[in-house]
Amino acid sequence: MDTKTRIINAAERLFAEQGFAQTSMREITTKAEVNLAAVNYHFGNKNNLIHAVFKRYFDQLMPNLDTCLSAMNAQDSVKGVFTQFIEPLQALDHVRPHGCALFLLLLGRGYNETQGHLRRFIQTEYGDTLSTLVLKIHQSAPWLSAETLFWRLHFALGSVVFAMAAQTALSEIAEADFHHTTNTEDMLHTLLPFVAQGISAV
Amino acid sequence: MDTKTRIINAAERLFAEQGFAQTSMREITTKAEVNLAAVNYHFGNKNNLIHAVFKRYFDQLMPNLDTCLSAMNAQDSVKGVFTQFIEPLQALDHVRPHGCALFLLLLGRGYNETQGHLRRFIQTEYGDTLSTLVLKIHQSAPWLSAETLFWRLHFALGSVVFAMAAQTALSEIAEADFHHTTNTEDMLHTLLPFVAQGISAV
DNA sequence: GATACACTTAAACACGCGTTTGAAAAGGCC
DNA sequence: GGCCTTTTCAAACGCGTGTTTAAGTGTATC
Repeated sequence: MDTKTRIINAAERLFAEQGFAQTSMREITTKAEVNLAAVNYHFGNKNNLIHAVFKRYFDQLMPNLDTCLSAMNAQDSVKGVFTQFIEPLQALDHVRPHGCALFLLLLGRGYNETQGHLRRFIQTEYGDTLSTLVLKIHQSAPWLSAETLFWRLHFALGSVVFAMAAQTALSEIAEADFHHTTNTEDMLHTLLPFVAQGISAV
Repeated sequence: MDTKTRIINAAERLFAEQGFAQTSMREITTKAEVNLAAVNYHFGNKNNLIHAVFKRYFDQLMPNLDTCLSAMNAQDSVKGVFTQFIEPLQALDHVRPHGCALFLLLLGRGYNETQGHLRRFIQTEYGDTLSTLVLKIHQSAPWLSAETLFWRLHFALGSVVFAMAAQTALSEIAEADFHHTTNTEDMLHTLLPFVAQGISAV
């Protein structure tokens, strides 16, 4: 396999598990079985590597999200709208095994760790798609003010990324308590009613 | 002011703003205007300092939460139960200016960064109070399975800590878009219907 | 075979980190 | 004042970090 790909694959796993700052180049290159200097040769520096990790997912997700959004009708319910987001997300499993879970994990970490870099990157790069997304959701819950919707969408985002970040640990607890394993697909469907109802609240 | 207090005050601010790993002892001691070695003299090491930062809030919050929980009646609604949590949380502002916001921020960071240390610390130290809390919420939404409730509570926790972590940045955006500033108190009340409805979903 | 280019490699660099040290200073007590 | 304990201080230690360097390897192209 290509050296660049080997590095990205190793990096995304470690970033998702430990966070960006807590993952060293030596860890990455050891896991990828490449030389330490390879990251700087191929990506320039660590930040560019982080961007490359995200880019692979966004390039797959955003076009799918666009077609998904334009296929919606105005009378869809909030829950209906969110349900349609699940498929593009799960399609990320085609990028990489457990790609969906990895992406959501990285997203959560990125929001917390990168001091706003990621937020700005997403806004400038994919702002149009996201505006449409917000519009569609607003159409499904027209009784909400723009401000209320703004905050609730971020609450919703918080639910999913936090749950993802804690999933490994929580899954163990949940399994011990309820004797029932929870994978990413299960969790997205567990999340759905919570988010849909939360957003819909009058 | 006492050196130990000065250190904790400086540390909690920096931890909340930047995260634990991203905040160095040199930053802390510079801001606190004490010598670099003071942290190790008074707290032993960095991890103990982190615990000390949390302890100050938990020691205030948990007794209040206990009395708050025992004052509830069985027929309270989900929203009613969560509403009663707001007061003990906001009482943290008496510990420190903006104590409530700081505490929630730190909590969110702790869950993501401390590799489960914090979770275990909270569980072993305040597990009883938290069990009662879960019980009370379950009584207000008895139609939920224990497993569903478990996940939804973590989704709810995610909403609040993520929103807190992003509050500074989001407040700027929200202010620019809606010409309306949002402080912590406002946000808790904005959060309330979202969380209450999300938890209540059938 | 020589040249040019892409890539890999081991070693080193400069720097920031948490922590430790031993001496200096400050404070309480007889 | 003299003594003991507590606290502060500047300096250094050992280590891990991201990055750079310069030599080495492989592989096409002429």
